[in-house]
Amino acid sequence: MEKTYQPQQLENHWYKTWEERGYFEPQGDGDPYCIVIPPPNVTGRLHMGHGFQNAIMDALVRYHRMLGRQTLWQVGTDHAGIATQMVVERKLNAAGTNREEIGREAFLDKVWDWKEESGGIITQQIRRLGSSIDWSRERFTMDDQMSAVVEKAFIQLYDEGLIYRGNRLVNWDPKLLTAISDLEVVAEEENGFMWHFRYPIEGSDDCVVIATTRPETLLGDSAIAVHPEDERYRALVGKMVNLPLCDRKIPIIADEYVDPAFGTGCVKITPAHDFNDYEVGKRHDLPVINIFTKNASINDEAPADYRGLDRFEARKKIVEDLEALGLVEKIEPHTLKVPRGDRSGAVIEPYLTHQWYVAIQSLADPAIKAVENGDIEFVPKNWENTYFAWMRNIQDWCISRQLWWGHRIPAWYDDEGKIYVAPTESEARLKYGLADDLNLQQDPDVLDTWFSSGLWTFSTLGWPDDREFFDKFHPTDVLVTGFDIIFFWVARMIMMTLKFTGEIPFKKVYITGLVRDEQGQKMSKSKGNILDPIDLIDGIELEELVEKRTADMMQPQLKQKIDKATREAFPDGIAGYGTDALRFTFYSLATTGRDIKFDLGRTEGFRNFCNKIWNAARYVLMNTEEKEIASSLESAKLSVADRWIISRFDKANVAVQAAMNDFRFDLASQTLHEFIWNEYCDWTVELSKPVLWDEEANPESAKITRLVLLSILEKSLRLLHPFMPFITEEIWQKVAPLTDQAHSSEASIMLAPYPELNETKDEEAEQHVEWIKGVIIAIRNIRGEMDISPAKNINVFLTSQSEADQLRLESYRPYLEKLAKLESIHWLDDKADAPKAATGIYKDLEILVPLAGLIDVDAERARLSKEIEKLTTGLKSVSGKLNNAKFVDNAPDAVVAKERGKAEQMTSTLEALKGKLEELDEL
RNA sequence: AGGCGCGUAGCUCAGUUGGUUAGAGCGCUACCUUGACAUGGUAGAGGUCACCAGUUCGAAUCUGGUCGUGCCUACCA
Repeated sequence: MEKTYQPQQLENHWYKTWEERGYFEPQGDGDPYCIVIPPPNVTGRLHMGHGFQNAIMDALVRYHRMLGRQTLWQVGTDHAGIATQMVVERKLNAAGTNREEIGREAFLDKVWDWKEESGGIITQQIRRLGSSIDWSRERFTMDDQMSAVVEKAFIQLYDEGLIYRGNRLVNWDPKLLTAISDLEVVAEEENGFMWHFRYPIEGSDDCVVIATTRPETLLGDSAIAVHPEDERYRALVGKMVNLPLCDRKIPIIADEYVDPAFGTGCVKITPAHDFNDYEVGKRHDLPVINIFTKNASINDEAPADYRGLDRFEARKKIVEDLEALGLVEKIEPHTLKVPRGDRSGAVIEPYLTHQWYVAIQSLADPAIKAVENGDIEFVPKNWENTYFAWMRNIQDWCISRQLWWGHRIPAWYDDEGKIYVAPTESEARLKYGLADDLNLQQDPDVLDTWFSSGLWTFSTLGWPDDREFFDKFHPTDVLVTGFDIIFFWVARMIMMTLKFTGEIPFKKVYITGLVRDEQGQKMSKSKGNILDPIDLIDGIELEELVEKRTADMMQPQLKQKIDKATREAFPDGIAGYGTDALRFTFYSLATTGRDIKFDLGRTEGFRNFCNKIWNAARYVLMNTEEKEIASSLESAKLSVADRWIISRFDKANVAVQAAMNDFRFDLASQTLHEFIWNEYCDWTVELSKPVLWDEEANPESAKITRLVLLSILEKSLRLLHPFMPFITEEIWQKVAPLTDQAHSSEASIMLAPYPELNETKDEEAEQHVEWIKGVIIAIRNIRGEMDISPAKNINVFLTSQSEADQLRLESYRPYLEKLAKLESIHWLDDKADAPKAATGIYKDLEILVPLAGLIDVDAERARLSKEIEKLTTGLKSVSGKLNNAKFVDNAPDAVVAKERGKAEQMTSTLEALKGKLEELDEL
């Protein structure tokens, strides 16, 4: 074995081996266990969220596989309609053409080409994470079989009247020229203005003053509204105003919607361009005047002067023109929330169009019940509130998109606009009994990507026709995803799956936090603070990292800032830490909070942990290969150290499995880290050295200690494997054949069973080893504090009233001598014979390190005083409790007894220390 | 405006149903290359658990409030 752990050399090897040998496919005949992956964008790239979620899913999948469950991790990608179409359009633009020019069919060919070209990247990246995914079942939302399910779902919902075509305001992206759902709109605060305009009242010299943030919509105003109770304007209701610039009269109306306290208390109403105004318009039967084209330029409904202007140019001109007419009252700076498309960044317009909708209420009701009655459980549970809040106030779902890339809507129109819904044109004719010569045109639009994602769990498992996997693995066990798509995806999956299969899609939803950068900022390309999980695995040079973060940016002006910040955060680039260390970082950060500040320091720490395991394995192999090893763990021959680590392992195992059942990956990883490093590597390995290095003294002990070292290492590897798949496999392959475990014949650790739980505890061994540790630590403390060179072998005396202590000294002398680096250690029968010494106390035992030239009396005095001070503080708090009658009366007996014990121990230790201090003073 | 989180060591975070002298990792200080590992070892320093009040024999933990901070939802024309 290499002297240090080199992850790069073995990760690819093992992943390839596992995949080639089919180990990721469901094995055996245990109870099925299934996770479906949240489908990543087929042309996308891996980000930290994927890394995090994959780490969690793989731990669950490997754990349950080792528990003997028949385990399937179902994988696939989605077509990411808008995102993918945008990328291909940008490429076309760069080549001097566009999609309109080349036409729909040629464009789709280009998208498929792009999918072929870049589609494998993310799945290759996921492999680097070690995810034990059954790649033989990989799906894509645009596959024939998946598309057939989408079509079936649409047609069924339509036939049941749950999909309808509506003409209403939608969120319109004037850059992408498509409707988007309200979830795809992000409203951020931006600096703008509040314009106050005067509208002249007809038949009067007076004006009403309205306030607006969008002057250009004046062209579409249908009314002025005031609050019915507003005394200031009550007299004006029913009058008309002359709409400036438009040669149009509009009424002043009264409506509760108006907030008299805001602005001037008068609101212009533009039903075609504002969601609230649209509702007001409906109540008052106002005309809906659309003044925009699809790309948000002024259309022909507006006065000639403004036609053809872009909305922002029109805004400018309208303000200028009103200024010229003296109708501008004032202009104030104003921060407002501007709705932008999450993909395009364009300001979204409420826009009146025909779109397809899903009538959602009848789907939502059972989906709410499924969570209410506990069929589906969110982890952590509070996310259920978020889910309920949205579901109980749910709006019909606009599912059509004016894109070309996606599932085309299976609907045809005749020349009169009558709708026929069927999989193909000919089936439509058959279904609706239409004449062959009736002209039919298919709807040009496609479905929202989330419509197909909503069918994900059951469509990927073969529903409805190929039901073998569906019947076995559905409902799936756990969905692992981020809270940002609870509405987008989780809720819709629950609704759609219940509707079509009558089953829930999953029993549990584990909601992860969002991975943020070291400042707590959300990672995003535009902020330039993204980390690529692959770079953390392989490492990356600073220059390359800067280059990567500043390449093809949407906002090139930020380039310098990002450049600088990157150089500050990673002055030496990023070292490669390997997949296992990265994964372990994710587990350790997977706490119940919702923000995960990614800390590279922890990744480095876990890389070191890998190295620690690696070297412990080297130690064990060096001391066991070609050496005599006991054939079984006969308890009679086990040393106290052997028994101790066996007991500690069982305890760690119980804790890890309990944490897994609670989805507490942080606790699982912490337990593993502590057990392997502090108990196995620090103590067990060290305690084995006196035995193995002095083999002649007791060859039988050496043989069994070797077996214990091997067997605990082997079991620890299995315990750790779901979290660190690569290093555990590499080492296990070498270690398992040397043990007597029955499963050592398994070809891979990932197919070996998880260690069996054993709740019993070897109290006696634990007490004895605690004693050994206590004595060693006391001596080390004196060495450290007294500045005694570690190279110096020292003499130590032990003394106490307890015969047990004396017996222990005789039994464990070699441990003490080796681990505390002693020249000699003797029992003092009579305290009076004690030499002048530095003193440590373990329970009733005094540990004496003679002064004899080694120790500075003043230093010892200071050390004792510090100990005394510490103990005095502790004792004060404990005796405070015991002196309080109410505590003694009210607290449970066990608690009181515990405090009493503590107080006694502390008092006697304190007395001993004080005595020692006095002895020093007598010198 | 409503809802949900969070506030514990310089930093990133644990702390189960209230009962330790409040923990881990990283960082820091001192010493050490000893036959698995310097990606290491040993020892050590470092916290009025945001603040205030309450419940209790006992609060980091429960309740109410204050402050700070982050996110989500709905919105102010």
